[in-house]
Amino acid sequence: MTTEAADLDAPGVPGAAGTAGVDLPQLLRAATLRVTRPRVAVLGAVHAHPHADTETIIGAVRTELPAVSHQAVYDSLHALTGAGLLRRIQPAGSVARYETRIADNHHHLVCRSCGAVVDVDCAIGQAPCLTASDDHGFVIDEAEVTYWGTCPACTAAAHGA
Amino acid sequence: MTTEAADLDAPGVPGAAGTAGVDLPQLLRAATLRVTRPRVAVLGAVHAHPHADTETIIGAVRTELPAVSHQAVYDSLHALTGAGLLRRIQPAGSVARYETRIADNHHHLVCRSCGAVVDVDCAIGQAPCLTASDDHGFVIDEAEVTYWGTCPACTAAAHGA
DNA sequence: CGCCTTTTCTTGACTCCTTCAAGAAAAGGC
DNA sequence: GCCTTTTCTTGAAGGAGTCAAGAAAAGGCG
Repeated sequence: MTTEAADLDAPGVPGAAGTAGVDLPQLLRAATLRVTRPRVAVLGAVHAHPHADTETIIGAVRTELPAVSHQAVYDSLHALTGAGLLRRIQPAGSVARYETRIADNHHHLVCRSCGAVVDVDCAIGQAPCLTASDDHGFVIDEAEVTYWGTCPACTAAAHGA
Repeated sequence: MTTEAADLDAPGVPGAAGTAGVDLPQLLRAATLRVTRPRVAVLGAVHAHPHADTETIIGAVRTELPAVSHQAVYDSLHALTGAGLLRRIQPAGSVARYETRIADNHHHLVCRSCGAVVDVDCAIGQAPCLTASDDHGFVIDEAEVTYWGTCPACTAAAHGA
């Protein structure tokens, strides 16, 4: 299996397309996670499709590994999320989505009409958004901001109708 | 049906227990919604159980109206939400929850461990939280802030273990 | 007060996302 | 190269929420 192991490491391999310059196996090793083809493909798919839902990720992974089960994708997403390599977001009324921008305190802008998600940098540095007016005794570790609205395409469509 | 209609209007009636002083039928009429017992009961249940999930609401409603179907509760929740009498929230990983505090720009503090939800007034007035650093062309109508952490009870349980 | 139209509720089935479980396969260390 | 641990495959199940058709109730009007 030496050949296959080499494939997993080699940058620029077909399976790593769309993640130019990012050494995915190294990311996995740095997180003390075993390097498997499903995990590399899942990580690459999320890098290539930010904010994608699980179905989209499964589809992207299967362009590289047609035989991967949906369960392997779910397991990989959980493992990667638990290790901090991915972040899971889930706007109300939506299925789970994943992204690779982590640890930079950015927020999300969601279209009520089509569900599109885009990143927004924190409006006011860091501190204000992360401080609640009254913590009710909770130990707060994150402040998540979701902006709701209508995206340009849906706004145009509504005006046209 | 005069007697029953009177029951719906009468304040202090058994069915209105737990909503002291709030004229629920009047709220419904003000929103141009028909006054039905399931709707009054649902509205009362959410008043009595802030942040309750649908299952809890169904249970509360059935203490007054044992025969109400879950579908009637779902329909009522949708109608009341659409009319602006209720607000639906759904923290990631949780089922839908409903509350009666509306139109006052408050936010939520959610326990990662037990899922408890408490209200938090907007930390910094209104404007800053409602303004994204870059709107990407979206028409933004709401900024929702969710603080994540651990509630006092779960913190104590973790330290004790 | 009673009829009629519109809206809402009941019943029952169904979809979708996600998780559970058991055994086969692969990764990584010695 | 072998062994242990972890991960993947296969197949099924769980639960929140939705859909559809007909019965029932609310509200307006005469």
